[in-house]
Amino acid sequence: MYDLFFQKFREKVPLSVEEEQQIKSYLTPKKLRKRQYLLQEGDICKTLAFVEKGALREYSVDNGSEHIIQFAVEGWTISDLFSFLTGEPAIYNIDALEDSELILITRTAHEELLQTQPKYETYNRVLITSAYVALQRRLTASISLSIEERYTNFTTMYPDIAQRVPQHMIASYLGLTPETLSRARKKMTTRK
Amino acid sequence: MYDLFFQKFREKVPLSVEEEQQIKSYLTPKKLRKRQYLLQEGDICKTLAFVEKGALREYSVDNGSEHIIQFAVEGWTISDLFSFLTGEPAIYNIDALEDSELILITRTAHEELLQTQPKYETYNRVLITSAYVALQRRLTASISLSIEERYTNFTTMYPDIAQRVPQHMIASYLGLTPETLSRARKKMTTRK
DNA sequence: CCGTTTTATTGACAAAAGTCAATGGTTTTT
DNA sequence: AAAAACCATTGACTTTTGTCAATAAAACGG
Repeated sequence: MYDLFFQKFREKVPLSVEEEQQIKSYLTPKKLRKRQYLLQEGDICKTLAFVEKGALREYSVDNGSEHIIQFAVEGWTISDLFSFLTGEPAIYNIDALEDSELILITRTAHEELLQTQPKYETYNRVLITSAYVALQRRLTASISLSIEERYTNFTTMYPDIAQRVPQHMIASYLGLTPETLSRARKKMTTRK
Repeated sequence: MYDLFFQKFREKVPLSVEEEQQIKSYLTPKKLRKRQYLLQEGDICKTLAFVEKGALREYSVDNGSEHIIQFAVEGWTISDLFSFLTGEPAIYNIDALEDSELILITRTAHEELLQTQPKYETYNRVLITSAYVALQRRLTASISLSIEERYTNFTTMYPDIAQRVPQHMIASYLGLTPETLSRARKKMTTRK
């Protein structure tokens, strides 16, 4: 159940068996059915969620239309970090796109681990740093690339997600309507 | 010269005088004239730069047009983090919008500090975490808000920057042409 | 100072993207 | 197996944004 979590952890920071056991004692497994919410806008985000299996999305809703800001598949962590850290109400929703298995870390667990387990802090720092870099690249893409480029960028970066997720959600992730993405794809195939 | 740096540091993580001295020994001051580059696309980004005084921008250029991805004024840190961490060539340029005074941390200094000074690691983690949260909010705004909302958002979030920086750079930061921003502003004032 | 450069605005027009509605093909549910 | 829900595509049309060009004001540098 915790295999992937510790595999990913060790890729970033090596761990002894004892350390692994100590950290494991802070983790909670959770299963989520397709379409179930992990978090709803307005609630306080109580946990970080690591995806052992399945796929989730994080999105905001603004007068009726959804804007996906992140996908998470196996090996990824998802949360409304701002809400998690500050205790303010979440501005995002998170729900499952497939039946999923998660590993949850509550805020108190997170804080105790930061205090008591230096390797957890290091892991956390490395994790958030690469998330930041990825997000910065994504923002650059969204500001400077054409729709076609953004789409190809996405499919080559995350071929896995591109296959598992309906196209209109990718459109939403890219900040487009489904129609516009459909037409962009058509243009791409007729020319290529 | 290092006042603001340690003030910001202590806001996040308290420091003893000795710790401050130890960290200080890893820092290098640098002055930059207006329009001077701190980093050019293609070069390796050698440092993190904390802004003690002045203002800088980070931007990418793609066939002729510039896209500003970040501003940094007093108290902010700026860098091409990906290039800094991996040693790959930078995809961004950084230059000074005003005469500026910076505090630089080289990659080796950064790594030694991470190893030897737990509080530096904590500071770093907290810093990058809030940078991540801010970036996520910005991305959400850029995907889900109208131009008017994005602009008001920016000016209320960073009134200081909005005043110091020419309008066409704000347009670039928001992913717009200067003309479009100018017209959006006009619409806002006539209605309000 | 005075000339040059930068900056913001505006107009006319073109291109890009969104909206609405319809269709046909899937998948899901019962 | 049939009905319902979901999904991708397409067409006609509207709205939004970009492009190019001109102008005037402001800032800057010698």
